[in-house]
Amino acid sequence: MNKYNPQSVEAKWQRIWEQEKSFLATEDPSREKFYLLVMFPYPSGRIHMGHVRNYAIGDVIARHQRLLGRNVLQPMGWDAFGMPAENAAIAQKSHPKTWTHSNINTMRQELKSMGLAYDWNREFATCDPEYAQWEQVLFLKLYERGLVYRKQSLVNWDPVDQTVLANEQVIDGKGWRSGAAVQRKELSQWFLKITHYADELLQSIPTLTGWPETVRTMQTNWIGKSHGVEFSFAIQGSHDILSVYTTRPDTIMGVTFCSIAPEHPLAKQLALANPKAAAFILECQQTGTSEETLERMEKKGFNTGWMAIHPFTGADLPIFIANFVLMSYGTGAVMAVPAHDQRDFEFARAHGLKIRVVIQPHGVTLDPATMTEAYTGPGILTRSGLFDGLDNETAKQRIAERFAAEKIGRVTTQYRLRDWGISRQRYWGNPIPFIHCDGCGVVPVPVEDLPVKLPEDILDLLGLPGNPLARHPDWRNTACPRCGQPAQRETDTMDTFMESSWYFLRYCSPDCHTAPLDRQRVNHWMPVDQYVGGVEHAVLHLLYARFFHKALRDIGEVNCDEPFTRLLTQGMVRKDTHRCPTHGWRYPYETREGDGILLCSECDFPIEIGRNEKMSKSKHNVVDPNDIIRGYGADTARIFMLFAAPPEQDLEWSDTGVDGAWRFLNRVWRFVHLVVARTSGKVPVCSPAHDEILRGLKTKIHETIDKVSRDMVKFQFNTAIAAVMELVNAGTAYMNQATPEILVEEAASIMRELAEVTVVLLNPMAPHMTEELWTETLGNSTRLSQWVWPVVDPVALIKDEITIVVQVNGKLRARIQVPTNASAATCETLALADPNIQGHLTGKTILKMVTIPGRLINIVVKS
RNA sequence: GCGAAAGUGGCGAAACUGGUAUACGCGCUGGAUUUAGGUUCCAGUGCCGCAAGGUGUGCGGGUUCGACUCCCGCCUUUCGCACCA
Repeated sequence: MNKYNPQSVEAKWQRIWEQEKSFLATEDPSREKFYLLVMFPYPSGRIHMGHVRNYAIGDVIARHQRLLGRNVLQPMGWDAFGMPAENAAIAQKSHPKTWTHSNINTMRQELKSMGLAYDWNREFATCDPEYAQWEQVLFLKLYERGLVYRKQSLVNWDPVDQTVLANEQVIDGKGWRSGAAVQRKELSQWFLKITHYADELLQSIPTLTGWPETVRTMQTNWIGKSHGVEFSFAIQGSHDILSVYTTRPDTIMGVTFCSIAPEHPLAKQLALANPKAAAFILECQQTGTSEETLERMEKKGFNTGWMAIHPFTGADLPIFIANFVLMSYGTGAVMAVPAHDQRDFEFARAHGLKIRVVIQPHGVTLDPATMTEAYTGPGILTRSGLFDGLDNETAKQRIAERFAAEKIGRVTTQYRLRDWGISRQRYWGNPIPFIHCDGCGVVPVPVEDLPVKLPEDILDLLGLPGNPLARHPDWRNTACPRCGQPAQRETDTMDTFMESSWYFLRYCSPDCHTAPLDRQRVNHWMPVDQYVGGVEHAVLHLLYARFFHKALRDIGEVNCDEPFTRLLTQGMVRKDTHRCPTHGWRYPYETREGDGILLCSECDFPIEIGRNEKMSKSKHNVVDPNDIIRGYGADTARIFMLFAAPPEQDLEWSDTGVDGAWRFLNRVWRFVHLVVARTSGKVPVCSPAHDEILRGLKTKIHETIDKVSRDMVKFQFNTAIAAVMELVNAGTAYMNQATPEILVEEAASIMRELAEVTVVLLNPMAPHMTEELWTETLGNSTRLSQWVWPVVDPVALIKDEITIVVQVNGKLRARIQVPTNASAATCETLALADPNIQGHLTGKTILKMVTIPGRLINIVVKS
């Protein structure tokens, strides 16, 4: 028997699949299509274990669907624009394009060594001039549609990356990539009107039934729809009015003051005349997005001296500039109800303002003098004139109606979602195709002039402060397409999330050179049936892509409403960490064994074994996939990752677990070879005893097919593999106890079936080895990758006898064998006759018997 | 603070709709094979106990003939959001 050699077997099959074009996808109306997509990688250098897990999961699903007869499309490409390339270019003094393409070449080879069933003919990188060109075309189409606009706005400025960030890219007041504290800056920026789709993006979330609940909730919260009333206060002695938005119109009679944002026009107006106000506003802006935001910031305010007039009572309400009011939400001004809003409560306490209770909870009397926090729950209206006695939910409607009737307010809806700012002041991105002309203003580049290409000679300008494109000596100089006068190109490039918002569409017709998309082919493959990727994209990429898709639908590029029917978010790969008190994180090879404890190999200090953390170079706990693939083969790496944990869960890396996967594959290899060696030319001799064991094995084969088939559609690859292991163990046990003489003809056929089923069921997970066993060992002339998933034989599942459990007072006391079709009465008789059970019944009275057919009998007794 | 998910052997994890808790793998113990190491094969392995038996799914209650599973109250961990009026 030849030994399993993953290196040669894997290279061989990868070559054959490539030669035979096994995984190229073509549109075929006669077969059901299945579009499987795994989030494409950023070409950062080399693949890491997270990639391996990600692509292994996707590939199992794709290969399983192929075996089920679907016409599967599984493409791969590169999310190639972005800042790391630019930073690497600065460090290495080479062009970002060179760095990117070199990484792509490395990573492509690495992915190919995993044996992934990709249609490599569809590969592209988003920095390819053609992809960039079609993206510019789509961008201009969205512009024509009114979904693109430019405005002067306060932006999130990342001082390290020297660029603007979208709201979604600011995490805890810090840049998502650089981690630097984000500053506020006013700039002219390009925006995509994602808010135009806010309602549809929200409304269709319930239709995404194949998405994880967590992602749906996150998107719902991100869009943040709320219902309320917008109305205006008149201002004492002024023609100005103060417009506010509230979700609590029921507390209108509890308003004792008003607060406005530091950026509010009225605040700015006051700052012109009042230096103290100006100083306060400046103070707010400096601390606005800094780290202090993380702490519970003190409620600071500045009394403007102005008075708003209560619309119903005419009472005077002081207006404050307050540091906690956001200009970007609602109208940038709020009515303050300290009794029923915690922020207003704290502010009122700090500034000695009146607290007026207007909602009375059931059973308790709120006293403003003794309250320690605002009451925000439900209750009955009080001190609210003709609304007294209403419950607050009813009051919300009545008061809203009254606002409308008196024409001082209207019912409105607010979203937390802001428009998507896509301007980036970096070189390595797709240029925004616009031209600034002194005479004509901002003019789109005519489609026939596209693409706007990045200049090649940029190296000396990278790394200088600001936008390299703006510093380029002549790139931005051009003629206005409208008047022909000298004009300037837009130097901003697009956020790289633009590229990932439609790459899945381009995969459907990557060779279309006359338009962004070949609509017929796009509509054939779309929507993506199964999308696989990390949860970290739950709002960013997945929300942008949904929006972009809907916008493209409205300009006629695609038909379907949602791009991704089902979404699988896989967990991270983690590993334990080693830390030295003086040298910090250590790789295992940077430690040594001494007196039973681990020591730092540099300073001999004892190593602290940390808990599992996401694999990262900085924590010195990464494992290079190439080492694993070279040493054990891709099949072992795949089996380990699929077996160690279900896909959604974090996976804990374990070297001994990899050994386990390797041993399992070798066990399969030896088992199949043994079966083949011992099942050729057998003499038919039948023994009844054997007959029964063989029937059991036949049942086991089909139970396994059943179990694995059900697990695969639920993506429970770990239990699917466990079921195959059980089958192989049963087969091995039989082979070990059966001498060659008694391996009768019937046994030969069942063992062969067992071996073949094992190989097919394992194929999606371990494609190379199973393909080799299928043709070379089992002698099939077909390709396993073109074969069919096995079908359960219902007859094989039928058993003559089953084991049922007998409990006494819920405790397991015996197991009895009964005929499958035995009646409840027969089972009970057999149970009572069991000597063990009788022992537990002596001296006791049977109260009742609970019988679950085919499962158990519980005898309830009393002593 | 709010929201969500999760807590099961020494470890990774199983358990269908309330019905044998710990499948499968790792590790460990013993044995066989091997010159040896490794490999492979066999047996064992939740805890207490010689055994019968008892006990056991984060903690405390409850429902039920029967609870990892359902209900109530806590604790812990992870993730997401965090002044959104």
